[in-house]
Amino acid sequence: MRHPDQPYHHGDLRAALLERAAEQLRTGSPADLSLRRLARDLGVSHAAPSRHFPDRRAFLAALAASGWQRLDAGLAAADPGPDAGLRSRVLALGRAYVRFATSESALLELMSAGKATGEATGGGTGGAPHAADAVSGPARVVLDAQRRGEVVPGDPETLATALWAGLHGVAALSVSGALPGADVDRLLERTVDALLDGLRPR
Amino acid sequence: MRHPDQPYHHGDLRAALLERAAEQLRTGSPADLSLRRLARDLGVSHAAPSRHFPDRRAFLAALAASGWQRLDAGLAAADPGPDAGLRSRVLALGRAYVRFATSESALLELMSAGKATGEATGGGTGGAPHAADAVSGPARVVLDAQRRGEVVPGDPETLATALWAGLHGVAALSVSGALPGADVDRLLERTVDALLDGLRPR
DNA sequence: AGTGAATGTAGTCGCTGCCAACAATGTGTG
DNA sequence: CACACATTGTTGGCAGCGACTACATTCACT
Repeated sequence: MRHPDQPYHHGDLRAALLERAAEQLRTGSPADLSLRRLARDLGVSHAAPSRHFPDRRAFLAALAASGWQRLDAGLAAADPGPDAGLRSRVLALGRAYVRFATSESALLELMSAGKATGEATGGGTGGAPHAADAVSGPARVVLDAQRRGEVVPGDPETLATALWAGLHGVAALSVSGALPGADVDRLLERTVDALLDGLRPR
Repeated sequence: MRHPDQPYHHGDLRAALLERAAEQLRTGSPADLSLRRLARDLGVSHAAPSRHFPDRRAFLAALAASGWQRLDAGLAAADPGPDAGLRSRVLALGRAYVRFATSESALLELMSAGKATGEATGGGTGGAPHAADAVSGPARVVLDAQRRGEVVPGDPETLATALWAGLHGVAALSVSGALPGADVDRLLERTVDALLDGLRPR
């Protein structure tokens, strides 16, 4: 059943499975992912994936974790740094998040669902990366801005989470497709304006 | 194979399936839902559900639609009306949303995922209820507040969506369980404060 | 009374995730 | 260098699932 010119061991099947799955998520929902199909695509037997992931849930969790890592990296790369204006800095984060959400909507769905449905965090040191890491972007921004007096005092973590909530909401809405495209950026701008300056007149 | 004292026709199998499924979503993820299992639980053959839903996706879509209806109703019921202060009105909406999100997290996951993964909206009149309906809550609030000059002028729909994005973000984060419970309400308050008064000092 | 639409049943197919038994390869120790 | 053992992959089998087909029962309307 095996191709003779293929080495018996794949090399890094675990990474290959995650990569291929992330690829397929760009054209399908998480429910359509099949371990057997992935194994077939990679030229490996249907039971091979079980050597790297105890079950399907664990595989999806690992996939979600890699998604959080990529989102975190994307946000960090988009951050123009403390010298940019507060508004443009927050906007940059928001645009990076929206870009991720629209280009990897199924992956984001998986990442969010993982949190919602339990996903035994299993204690111990060095847990998997998750939402908390992504909030580090807004956290940096809030801390810098508070230091300059550009943001009201108060627990920076809570304020950063509030900021994150706003950006997350825009990203989530942008995925729905209900917004006519170019309006997404307008919505992002208005949301950031509301978060920074408030909906009430000044 | 049939129980003789059971009537051949169920009466309203479609509604029963949706109800039972919503029940099971309170203790499991959407992926765990099985049409065959639901049919078994309702004492009906495994193919009966297909008379009411062409396939599993359609069933989940109907389930999500019923979720949007319930969320919309919950928000409308929680609205204290235009005479309450703006802040307390928005807070009431937010608390209702968070309550729904935490008590029906799997259903909300399904509702959000449905939007993300396409869910052929199939045009035509009177489409299924969805996110747009839920935004009607914030829309009313923004309109009333603008009329009183308590909210800056501007396209009310966009402002309402910005407000909704903030509330949605808090609800999404509250589901993750990363927040220590009582902190959820604190986060909601801070987020509403940010949305209304802004993070910048006044 | 009779006919066709709705609704439910039984059986089958291919696919899936999971499990157990076995095979090939890598690694470290005598 | 040989040999034991952990790691990684293979084959085969099982039960559950969604989808399809053919058939049965009941309902609604004429």
